[in-house]
Amino acid sequence: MNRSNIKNVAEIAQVSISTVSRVLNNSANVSDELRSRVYKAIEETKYSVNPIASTLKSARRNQIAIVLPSLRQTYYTDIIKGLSDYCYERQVTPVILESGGEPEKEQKIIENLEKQWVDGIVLIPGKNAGTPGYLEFIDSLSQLKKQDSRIPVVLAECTDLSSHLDCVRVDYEKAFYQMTYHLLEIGRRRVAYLSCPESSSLHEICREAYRRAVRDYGYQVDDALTRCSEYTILGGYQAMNEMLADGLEFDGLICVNDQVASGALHALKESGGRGEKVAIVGFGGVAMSIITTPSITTMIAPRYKLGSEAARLLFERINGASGDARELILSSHMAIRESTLRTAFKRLDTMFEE
Amino acid sequence: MNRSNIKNVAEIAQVSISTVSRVLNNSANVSDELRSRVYKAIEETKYSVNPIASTLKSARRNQIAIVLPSLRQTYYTDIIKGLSDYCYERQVTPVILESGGEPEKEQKIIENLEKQWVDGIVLIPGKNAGTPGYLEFIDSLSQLKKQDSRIPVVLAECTDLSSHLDCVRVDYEKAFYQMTYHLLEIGRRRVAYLSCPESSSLHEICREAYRRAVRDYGYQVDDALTRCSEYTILGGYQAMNEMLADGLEFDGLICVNDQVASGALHALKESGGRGEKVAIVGFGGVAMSIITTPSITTMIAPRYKLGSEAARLLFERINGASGDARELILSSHMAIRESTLRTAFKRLDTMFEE
DNA sequence: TTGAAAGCGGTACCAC
DNA sequence: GTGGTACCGCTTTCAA
Repeated sequence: MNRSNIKNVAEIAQVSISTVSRVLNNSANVSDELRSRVYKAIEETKYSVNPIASTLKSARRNQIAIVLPSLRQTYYTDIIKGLSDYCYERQVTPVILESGGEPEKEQKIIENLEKQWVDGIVLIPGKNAGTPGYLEFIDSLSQLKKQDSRIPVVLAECTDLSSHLDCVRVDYEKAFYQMTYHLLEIGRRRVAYLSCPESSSLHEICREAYRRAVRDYGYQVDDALTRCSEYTILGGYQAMNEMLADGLEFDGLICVNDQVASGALHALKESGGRGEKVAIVGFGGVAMSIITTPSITTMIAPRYKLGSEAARLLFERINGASGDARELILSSHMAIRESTLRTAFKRLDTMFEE
Repeated sequence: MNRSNIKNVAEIAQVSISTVSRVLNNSANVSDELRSRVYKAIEETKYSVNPIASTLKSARRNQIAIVLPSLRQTYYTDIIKGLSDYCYERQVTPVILESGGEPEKEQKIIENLEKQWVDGIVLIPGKNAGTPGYLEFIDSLSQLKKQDSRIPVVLAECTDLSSHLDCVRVDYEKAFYQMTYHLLEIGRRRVAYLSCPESSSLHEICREAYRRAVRDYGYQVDDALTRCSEYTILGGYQAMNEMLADGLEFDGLICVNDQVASGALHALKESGGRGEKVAIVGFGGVAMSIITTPSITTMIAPRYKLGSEAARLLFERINGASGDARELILSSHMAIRESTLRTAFKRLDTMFEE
């Protein structure tokens, strides 16, 4: 790899390095004569600026990191799309790091990132968000931020209970309230709730909304009907099997996400026809929830926007914005499908409106 | 952001910059005395090397790019996992770029990447891989490589018909032969084939294998039973609806991937019970194919390995390996599920063995 | 074993 | 308008 450099170009164009630099940066003060000579030389040598050298002075890497549990969920990849698009428009490279949802790995990744001098980090925390240890970790991020010696961090899909970092999330309270309410509205009396791991901060938030809806509707909350699960298909499947083994009775089910909902549905179907007796609502709005049988009613989360807004907040910090941590809460909306309607198939292509 | 630099550390440790650099790079020739002073100063100033500055000289970015159609398919994200893991172990940052499968966008991305001075590129081409224009493009990549002025490129999930670039792919010939053969073995006589867009090089390769299997089994190939589709659920759904509208008769179906298979299955079910009459085989082995009803028999592709091998080949090139383009062909294996078995449900957790 | 100093490829300030 | 040059932070000769 023998790249030409600015000196090269300058020699060929018979101008100074400064002039080449000016041309490259579209500075006004260059005569047409020299400008065209420079362009010619650039062409000739197939020159392109060395991005490493040009950012050396500014100490900006023009690179941010996105730390998230897994790339294997379209819920996340949609967030990434929003983030990436925002970045590309601003000539910033987003680098994706998978944490597996493990807090230790997350921490390692972030420590490493500091050594990488990335300009900023968007963190989508994994399953332990919400534990005391985690809060401490988050806190350390924010404290260091205040010391003005570390990298700006924005949280996505998570509440920063210590409120030191900017965060962007869905209005879970409203979503889970509506999900529950919808089931009650269609006549279900015993709504169960498949939640995420207890250690996640979402667990409490969503459960509270669920309970509130049940009570508002005039029913008693039965805590036996809440069960925790991993965020995956398999998690939902296993948790539902446990619920069935425990002999729980319920005719409605809300799930922490669509994967869990699909897994649970599968378990219900296996158990002999109960899949049709339990009305299910998922959360997220990923494509998979459309092709299950029955298709699953879900709350469509503004995934793309979650990503772009997270990026926006981060860029503001990177560009020096100070001030209190902000919390951005976005709404989701319900797509009613077969799992809560006992009607015929809906055409698949009309269901992709999201 | 006020980071300390090597000069800082040197002053505090009362040594020269060179010495600090030696310590940082674990050079042997430093006395314990100075070494510990340096460590102490590093600690004190929370110093970490500026990765931009340190690579300026070598012109290595320690960054490669992965260009792929979309992040929204776990098939691809699994490949990425293999790639990323390989990269991280070697302190190289993989950057992911989504092309949307559009050749123009791919080309733009790659041109841009050259300006970014990434060390290498893994390209998973989109739908037009295989067209003459595309071959020209690929060729330009490889020719320039020869001129020793461009970036090494490795193709994944694609055959380089001009054989100038390294590539890694599944043994599609074998896979699609087996898929077809499996259906014939279980007694199906008219096997249809839902292929990818015609412009992709896979189209021909897989179709040929399909035809060969049909002929080997002693049946006639009916070209009316081949239909092209986008790689998505919706694509499979629409293509199947067309096939049904055209009044085609078939009792078996192989699909270019699991998404297409799920979409097609959905369309068959909508059309009134035919879902149970047509035996379906997908390709890929993504989780979704397990939770459809029926679950879909599929070829499990070595996605992770595809990624890590692509990375391996690329790194070899980056490190100066010369020689002819290599083609690495990996095997896949079949997971037989309900769609080609007319038996009871299989337990979901036993199906995650992949 | 150590330090001085010349780059790496740019940017940006300063003089002309 | 233009060119000279002192950085940016680090690596790597080369002498001492």
